[in-house]
Amino acid sequence: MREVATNPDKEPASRTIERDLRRRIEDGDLAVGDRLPSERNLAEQYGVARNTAREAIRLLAEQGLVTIRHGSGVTVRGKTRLLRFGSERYARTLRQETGLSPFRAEVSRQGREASVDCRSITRISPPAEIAERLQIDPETETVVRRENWYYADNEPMQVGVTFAPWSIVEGTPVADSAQMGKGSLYARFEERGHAITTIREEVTARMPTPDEAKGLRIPDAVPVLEVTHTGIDQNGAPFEVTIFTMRADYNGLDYRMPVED
Amino acid sequence: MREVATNPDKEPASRTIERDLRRRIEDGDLAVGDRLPSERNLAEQYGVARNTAREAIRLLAEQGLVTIRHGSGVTVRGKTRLLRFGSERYARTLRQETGLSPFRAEVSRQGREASVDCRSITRISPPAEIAERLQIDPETETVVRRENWYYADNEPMQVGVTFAPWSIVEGTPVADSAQMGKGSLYARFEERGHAITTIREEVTARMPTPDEAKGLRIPDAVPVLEVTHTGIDQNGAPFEVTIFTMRADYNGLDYRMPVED
DNA sequence: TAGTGGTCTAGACCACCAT
DNA sequence: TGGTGGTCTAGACCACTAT
Repeated sequence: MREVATNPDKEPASRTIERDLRRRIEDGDLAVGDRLPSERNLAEQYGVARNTAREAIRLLAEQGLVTIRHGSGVTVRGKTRLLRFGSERYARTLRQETGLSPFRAEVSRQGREASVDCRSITRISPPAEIAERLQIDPETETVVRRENWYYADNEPMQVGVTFAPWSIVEGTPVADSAQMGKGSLYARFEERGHAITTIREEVTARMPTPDEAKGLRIPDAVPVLEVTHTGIDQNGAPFEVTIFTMRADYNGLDYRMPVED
Repeated sequence: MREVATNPDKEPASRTIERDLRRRIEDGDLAVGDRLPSERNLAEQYGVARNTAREAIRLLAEQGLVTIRHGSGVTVRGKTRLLRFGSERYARTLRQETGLSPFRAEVSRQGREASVDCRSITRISPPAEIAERLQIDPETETVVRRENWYYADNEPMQVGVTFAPWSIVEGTPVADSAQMGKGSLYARFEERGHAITTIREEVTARMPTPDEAKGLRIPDAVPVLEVTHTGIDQNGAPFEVTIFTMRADYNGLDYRMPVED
């Protein structure tokens, strides 16, 4: 074919197809979980090359509206309820009363099953950004690095990497036991004289790295929230830093705090 | 050409080209701002079709490593310093001492020039999510809707849409003046008996809609932070909700708060 | 106007998934 | 095995940007 067919003047054919499909999704004509027409089918319907139909679907995927699965088609992606995390997740009463870690509490509140997996515990020299937040000398002091993975219904939700000065955690389960829920982590710190009194959370968002996308099984067009959490004790001294990486479509933050004068 | 050329066995040619280019970027061979070879040039170098080289560049853009500009090429994207916003932005002392709104203060701290543009002020029935947070009846009460755009060096950074009950703002500049910085907004509320005492901020992230990407001039592969901010007065009553949409590569949040028992 | 990216064609073969 | 998406070719014309 030579002529531009249905859009002699302006809009690219791929955008027309994209718009048509998006409209069908928004109108509910294509419901969550429904299969879109195949690329070859769309190409025939619109009288375009397969690559053109393919481009339309790529645009939808970029907007997070559909999920592409090699070999089995393209389906409408559903909106999901967010897991919400706030400062109360560090409260001692929550720790004591429910016996559940905050992650488990929030997940089971939604009727889903939580699990936490401690992937590794190592002793390392702290990266510069960690040393800075812990106010320690990266040349002379070492830290423990704990990597936890958090799941809801066996789907990975978050990764949390905790750093704490070796001098604080030495000899405690924080430094050598994989059998310790998040909730009890702060109980261990408290036994060593560091009660969590203030938290600082730095939040930003970005696209996942290819490794993160694979590890967390993140679909296209879903960013991650990156939360750098610092635990500060009753003396105003930082004693623990955790970097959380969360799927942004499944996780949200909900903070409530006083405004200082 | 018929054979798969350089990768008879496994890796797609586009991935090879992508990897080569990413390596050159990471090694500094291609520095920030440098132009990548053109699609046609890459195609010739690697002995592939132009579409294949194009796919490699698309993959880099998806990872946020390069900026594509129609007609003028593909350049290496630089890392940018974040503007950081925390709860102190609502402090009365900041308001009184600097005379600057928190946005202006943070931007000028980085040696850049801030500007704020009030795009519209309207009176509407509140959307359900807003009414819920303001604890008002969406059927009988109306709200003012103020849309502010925030710029640094004339580049759009954030959009903030503020909602407040009409009964509170009626007759004040909040409801009818476009000439009012953000800092003074809370002074106006205070004059009406609502001192901001607690804030709630709900944070999530997502890819921008096509409209947002265009309006905020957001490049590919950059998500937005969406912050739903609720201002709560000395009586614990919410009096104002603002929804901020921020480019995540230029903006971050930095909260410090006490842990409740 | 020359060079860039944006879109498109009409095929082809490969990789994956369900039946 | 048949249908799906993944990748690719060797062209073409259009739209945009700089000179």
